[in-house]
Order: sequence, then C-alpha cells, then structure tokens
Amino acid sequence: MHYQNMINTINDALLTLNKSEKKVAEAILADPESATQSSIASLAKKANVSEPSVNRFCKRFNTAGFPDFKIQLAKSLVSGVRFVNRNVNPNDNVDSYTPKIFDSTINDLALVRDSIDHSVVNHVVDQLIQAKRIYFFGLGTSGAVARDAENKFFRFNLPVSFHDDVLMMRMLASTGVGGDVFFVISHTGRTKEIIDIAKIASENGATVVALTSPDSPLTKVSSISLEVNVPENTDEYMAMTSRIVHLVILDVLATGF
Amino acid sequence: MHYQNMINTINDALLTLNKSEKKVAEAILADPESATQSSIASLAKKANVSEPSVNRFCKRFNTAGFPDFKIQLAKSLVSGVRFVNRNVNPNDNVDSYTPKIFDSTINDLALVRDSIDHSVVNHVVDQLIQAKRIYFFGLGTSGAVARDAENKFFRFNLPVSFHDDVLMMRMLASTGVGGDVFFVISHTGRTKEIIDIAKIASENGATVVALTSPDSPLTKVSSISLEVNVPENTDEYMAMTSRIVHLVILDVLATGF
DNA sequence: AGTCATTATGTAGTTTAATTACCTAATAAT
DNA sequence: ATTATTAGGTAATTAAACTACATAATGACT
Repeated sequence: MHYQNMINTINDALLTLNKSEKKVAEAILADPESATQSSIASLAKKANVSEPSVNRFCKRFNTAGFPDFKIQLAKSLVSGVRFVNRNVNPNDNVDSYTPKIFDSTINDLALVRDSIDHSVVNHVVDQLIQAKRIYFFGLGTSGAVARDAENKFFRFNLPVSFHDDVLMMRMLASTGVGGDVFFVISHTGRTKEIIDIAKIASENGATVVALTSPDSPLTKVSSISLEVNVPENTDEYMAMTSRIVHLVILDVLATGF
Repeated sequence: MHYQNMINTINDALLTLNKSEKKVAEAILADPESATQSSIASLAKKANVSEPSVNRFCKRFNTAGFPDFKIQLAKSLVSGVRFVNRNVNPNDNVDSYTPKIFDSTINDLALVRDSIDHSVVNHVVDQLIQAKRIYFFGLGTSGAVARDAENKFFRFNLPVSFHDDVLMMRMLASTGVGGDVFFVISHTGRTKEIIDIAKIASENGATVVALTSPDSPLTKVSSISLEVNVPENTDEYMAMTSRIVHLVILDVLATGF
C-alpha cells in the first residue's frame, strides 16, 4: 500500500476526534512545518493538552509514537499541503512564485497518486489494449493533452489520432463502432459539445473513456471514467495543474499498455 | 531560501567526509527510507560506527541532532530520491507502477524547482513582456508543449502562435525581426532542423529563447537559454518527465507575465 | 435525577533514546 | 621519532517520550 498524506488524513479524521485530540490536530494543522520541529512537550503546550494526549493522537494515526509521527508528517510536508497559503499573489517575485507553482503542482500530483482508483486504471488499460482504434479528444488545454497522448500511443504502432476540433470529433463519433475507443479528455467535463460527442460515440457501441473530474456530466455518458480530483483553489490555477495530472495519468496508461 | 534536498547534500559532501562519517552516509544512502525509521543505535550498528559518530554526522549537516536529521531526511524523501530503484520494470502491476510514475515526476519537478536559475526566468519574462510577437516552436512531444504554451499566452491577448512543422518554422524564422520572440522548446536541443531555425531567427535580430537541457547545441544559437536538468535514467522515461517540467516552467513564465 | 459504566484526560514514574564529556587511537607534521 | 591535531569510541548524563495508573468527564440506564 502506498503511504497516505498525513495532513489529509488528519483533516479527514477531524470530525471523529475527541476534544483534546482535536486540539492537537488543530495545533499541527495550523503550522505543520513547525510541528515537525517541536518536541512532544512544546506541542502539548501549544495545543493546551497533556503530553500523553499528543502521544495518543499520534498512535491513532497508525504511527509508533510522536517521533514516528513527526517523520510521517515531514514526509507529507514536501509533497503535501505545504502550499496552503501558497497561492501566488501579485507582490510575489520570481524567487517566491517559482517554487510555489512547482510545489502546488507537486502537491496535486501527490494527491492524485494517493487517490487514483487503480482498478479503473487497469480497466482502461484493458480497453486500450483491446481497441482497434483510439481517438483522443480534447478542447483547449485538453487539446494539448490529447495531442501528447496521440504522440505517446503512436509509438505503439496503433491506429491512433487526436482531435481538438468539435466538428471533426462529432463526425468521427457518429461513425464510431464497437472496437473503437474514444478517449475524451476534459477537466470540467461540462462542455456541452464534448458531452454530446461522447453520447453519440457511446450510442454507436464504441467505448468512451473519460478523463475528467468526479461527478462531471461527462462521466454519465462514458463507458469508463477516470476521475481525477484536483482540489485547487482558483479556476485559473486548476487548469494549470489538472492538465499536468492528466498527462501523468496518460503516462501511467501508456506504461500499463 | 528554499530547502535543500538532504540526499543531494549528503551526496555532494561525500568526498569531504572522514571514514566513519562516510560509513554513516553510505548506510543512509543505501536505504534512506529505512534510515528515517531507525534509531541512532541501529543506524550506528548498520554503519559499523559508534552512536556519537552518527550524531556528529548529523550535526555536520546543520541539524540539531539525529532526530532533527531524520526529519530533514524525511522531507527530502518524498520529493527526493525515493524513486532510486523506482524505475518501472515489466513485472510491475498497476498498483506498483502507478505510484512510481507519479513519484518520478514529482521527484524531477522538485529537482528542477531547486535548481532552476531564477535570474534566467526573470530575464525570459522580461523578453516576453517586451515581445511584439511570440512564436512557440516544438517538434513531437515538445510540439504538444508548444501548443499548450500558445493556449496559455493567447489569453493575454498577445499575437502568439505555435508551430510543430519544420517548414513553417523555417519560413517564420527567416521573416523574423527585432521584437519577435521565438520560443524554442526541445528537450535534447540536438535536432538539426531546430538548431538551424533558431540560428536563422537569431541572425535576423529576433530574440530566441530556448527551453532545453544544459549544454545542448541549441543553447549556443539562442539569445537566452532556460536550461533544465532532468536527470532521468532511461531516455524513454526522460521524455516523459521532461515535458511535464517544461509545462510547469511555462506556467511559471505565464505567471511572471 | 442518581448511579454505574465507559470513555477521555492528566499526573507521575519509568524507560528509552540521544547527547555530552571525556578518553584513547590514529594520523599528520615537524 | 615525538608531538600536535584530528578522529572515533566508551561511559555517564540528560532529555525526551512512553506507560501505568488515577481522576475526571461523559453518557446510559434505572
């Protein structure tokens, strides 16, 4: 099993914790970085609880004790939520925004790594292996992802193409048959045209694989849906990291292939 | 200042260490993951040195002591070299190769984050701001990156275009003038056509920005070179993560813009 | 509402781990 | 060869974390 990001784990468990454990959780989440540097005594003091409470808190999260907990927390930090309060703001300079952008991308990759459904990945790989033809569809930013995917799968000597033009997509979807795989990439999964196209391809008996975010309308009209949760703050930012995540997922699929 | 990866630091210092410190270093580098889990006693035993030697080793690396050292090491691990021995091999299944690919991507991003030259980034942003026109050039995988870049910069209402066709590139390069920025993306920086094109554009007085790896021939014919070191093992792997790194760098540039 | 059970939290003692101080060995320089 | 100097280990000390126990709080049942 892969390690689970400690900060997320704490966040998820927040409601199930009792009073003093919650105090500890909040003290840690308020400044995880410094939590990794402090002793059990100082953290207990900061959280206004006793030392054993901190220790019990640690054990609740499947760690051997406080020192081990700090190690796990430290591991979560770099790839983890260190970027909270790490959004770029206008008075950032190169020195500050460069690492921020890298960190937020790294963070999102780590989150998806830990949350992605391996059985779905497997299923998608199976479908791709069986495909007689693969079409990668995407608009805008996702168009670049689709293009990259074509490039990647082309090397396997497959009849594969990418399309970023709605008319062409629609045409191909309507001539789709069983054995065709339409790999539809859309971060929002809400673009009407894309949903229409997926529906058409689906009705023709083709396999529609969606790479999109959870609960998107696109999911409903697809045979399989690779749902990727990129919990980003601003929309602008989201588009930035989601396409990176999509690319890495396509790397994973190509590797599986 | 940004944090420095502990494993790299140890590697760099390896030659300056004395006998027992070197033993400790090697014991840690052999399995950093387990080093973060072990006590000073067990690590000392593993390295065949005394406990104080381990302690001295830790202090040499600007840490408060062994526990603090472990924390720093743990922080380096996730984004760090954990992926050594992490290359995908044929008997990997989804569960094992999925995190591997994510980790290696994360690792490379972290390395570039820590090694990228901020002054060059700044310089490139300046050039882009002053540009009257921007052309993004890339072939193959880099073509997808160029396409993505066009998409991104298009939103700033700039006269910007991308090209993945050598003939078109050559034509545009030869009509290039001062005020034009040719942004040439090439991982290897060794493709003859691309180098030719960059030379032509340069000779016409246009600004040529290269996004490539260090010491590539492309660098020599460019006005500014954003050199990105992606120290990947296999070529195949490299292409995978390098384009992701390129995309993130373009995010950084767009943000600076 | 009161009593008992159960869970939660703190206090104090114990244990373990890490550090320091000191001593011996190795190395290098004169 | 002798002496400085640096390196490394032993043993004592200190500090941190953990455990066992006790008390307090909460909640259920009469």
